Amino acid sequence: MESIAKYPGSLTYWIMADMPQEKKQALNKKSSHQVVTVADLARHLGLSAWTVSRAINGHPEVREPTKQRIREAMAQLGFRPNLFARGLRGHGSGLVGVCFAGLHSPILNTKLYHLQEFLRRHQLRGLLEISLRDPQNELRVIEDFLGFRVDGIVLIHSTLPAKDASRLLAKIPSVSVDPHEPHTITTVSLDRQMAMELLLNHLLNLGHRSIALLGIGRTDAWRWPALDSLARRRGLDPERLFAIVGNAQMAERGIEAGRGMAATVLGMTPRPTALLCLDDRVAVGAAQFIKMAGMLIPRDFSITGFDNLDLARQLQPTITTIEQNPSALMETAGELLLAQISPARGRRPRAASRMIAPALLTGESTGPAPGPAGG
Amino acid sequence: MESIAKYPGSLTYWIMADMPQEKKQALNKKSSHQVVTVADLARHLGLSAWTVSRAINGHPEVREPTKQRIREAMAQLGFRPNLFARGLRGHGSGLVGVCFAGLHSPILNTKLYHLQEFLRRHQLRGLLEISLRDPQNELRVIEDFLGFRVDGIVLIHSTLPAKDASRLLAKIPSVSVDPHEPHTITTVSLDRQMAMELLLNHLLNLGHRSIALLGIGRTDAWRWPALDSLARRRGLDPERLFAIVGNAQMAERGIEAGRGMAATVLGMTPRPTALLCLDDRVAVGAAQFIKMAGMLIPRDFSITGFDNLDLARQLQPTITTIEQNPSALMETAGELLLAQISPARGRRPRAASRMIAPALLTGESTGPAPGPAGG
DNA sequence: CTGAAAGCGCTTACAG
DNA sequence: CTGAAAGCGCTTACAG
Repeated sequence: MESIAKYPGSLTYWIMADMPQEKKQALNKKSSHQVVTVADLARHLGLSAWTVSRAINGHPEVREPTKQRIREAMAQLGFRPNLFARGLRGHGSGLVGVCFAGLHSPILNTKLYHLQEFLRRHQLRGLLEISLRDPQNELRVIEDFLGFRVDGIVLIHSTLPAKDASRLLAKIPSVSVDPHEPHTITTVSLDRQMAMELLLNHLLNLGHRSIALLGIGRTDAWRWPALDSLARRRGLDPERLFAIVGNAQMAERGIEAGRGMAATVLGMTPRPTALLCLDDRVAVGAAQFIKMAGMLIPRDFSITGFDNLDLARQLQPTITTIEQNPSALMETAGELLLAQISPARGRRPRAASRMIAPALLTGESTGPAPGPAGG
Repeated sequence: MESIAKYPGSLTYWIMADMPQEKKQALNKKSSHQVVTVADLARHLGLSAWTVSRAINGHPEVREPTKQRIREAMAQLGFRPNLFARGLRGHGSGLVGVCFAGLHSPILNTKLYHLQEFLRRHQLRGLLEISLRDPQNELRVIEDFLGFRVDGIVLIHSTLPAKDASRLLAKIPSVSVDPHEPHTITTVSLDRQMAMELLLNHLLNLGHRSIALLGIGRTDAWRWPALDSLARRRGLDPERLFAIVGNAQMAERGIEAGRGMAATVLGMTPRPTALLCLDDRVAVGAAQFIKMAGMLIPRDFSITGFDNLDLARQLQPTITTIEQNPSALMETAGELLLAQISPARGRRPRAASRMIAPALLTGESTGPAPGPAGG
């Protein structure tokens, strides 16, 4: 285990390690007039530490005037109780470790925001760390969280293998939000299958019978199975209905990738009438290329995205897309975490798996299929 | 002060408060076989707590084979030292409080990422909190940080008044990155004046003599003074050179606002030949409107943005913009923080103010002014 | 409300 | 390396 290598102590430690002995003592000793502990403050006010502690924590045994005096002295002296000492007493740290992949994706930002709001409402603080999409990093972050005796852990877009997640998080309240691979700990995720069905049904209902998939291939873990199965259920042959264009790796390039893939689609015969794109950025790029080529959306092509970025709503045409409902997602994650931190009947609930329903947001980019369906 | 109201104790606290006495004790008591402290681990291994502690912290007094044994036992038993107890011993917590406004702005994400990378390289952990652009919230977050005895604090895009920042942060290593109003604590900020000069000089050198300012007005705290002063230095009358269109509040709407303001510009006589936009989103919207109106960029209009979002590089035309150099910004902030945490000569350096030079990124959206300059 | 004491889990000076 | 002890700054049961 790398725990040891990873605990070189804080900077301050190493600095003080090199100091002469007197200096250390000078630093450690507080000047006689400084108020740095609850006891100091009690002495300063002629009260006992008990009273100060109870007052700070809002207990009813201390009368309001006394509380007021203590409050004022705290403000005036700039005294704040040491939260480490409080945490040590076994109250729970009041911290929730939040590990997220990184900040590239705007949707992740929104999720993080809703979670922070939830935690704040429940008197918890988020200790945020970035995993950089690297499972190794994520392990390290979780080790840190455990060292801080956090009350709970939330993983967002975790890339950790399910067994590592289970092993590390079995004993601590934890929720995994939209993990890369299915986790066996409590999980909240967008109902991705439903999302794909919303998009495909929308296009099928508009009469499209030849649909290019931009950045979505047969190896896609959930998009392809969902599309394939829905097509069959509606009595259509996936091989004829779909034309696979590009792949997920190409699609990483975003808008530019969308332009390139749209160019490919324009060269196809028979030409698809709809473009079902990996995400909004690809959709925006595709729409841009098609407009530049002098064609009209949705007259000549219908286009769908995924994620409901600002981008998708603001450019013209606005893109038909999937709204992830990040607020419901993170509220649910918060509730599930809380249920573990403070179990209703004293017993921690079993690992749950919750799906959040997405919504279809229709924009200007989709319309009836032109003429007879191709194929 | 609201410290008192704000310390209701953690959830665990309230839960336990309602429990019968025996239950509390059961929860608090560790089973005889569990290893939860350094002493437990020492006993389990037949070593002393001293040895385990020194081994965990990588001190040289413990021999490698013993360290190895301890490492393995830690991994096997899942033991992790309680970081609260460590923090309490006065080593410094190893934490740096990072308060940022929110996650709306992509540039903020990038800054945060670079800071986290810096902290990680220096064995520090970031305790992240969101202020939601609310000074009141920011105060609360800083109080929290101080309670955790963080080794330092970084404010990003702080909306705190300078005097509050000074009062709260005078005694603790701290850096303010791109604060809204100038701070008197150590500050790192983008050289905004230079940024405006780069943009304006670029347009002037291309022959533009009638420039619409989209979302930038006379009340803009730094953009307007920079533009005004540079115009005068180049012997031009700001009143004739600039046409103010819209305001910062309108520009909040982003791309859509850009479209609206561009529409206004098209109706002006004499018509400006360049659009200097508040940010990239406004620029993208303006470019889109102008293309839709059947005009060409940069033949008929030159357009500049600000921020170098992916957006600006990916849509067509690519937008001439300002690259903020977030990496240099945050590395500098990190270095300045470190210099305070571990002062070279034992004395904390005085508050510094550092400017980071931006760079002009020329895209396809700017070119020579058409015909004789308007005005 | 007071006051003295114990304990949370570490680190560290001290004597060996 | 051991072992016993002190101390970091809180909270809390206890006797008054």
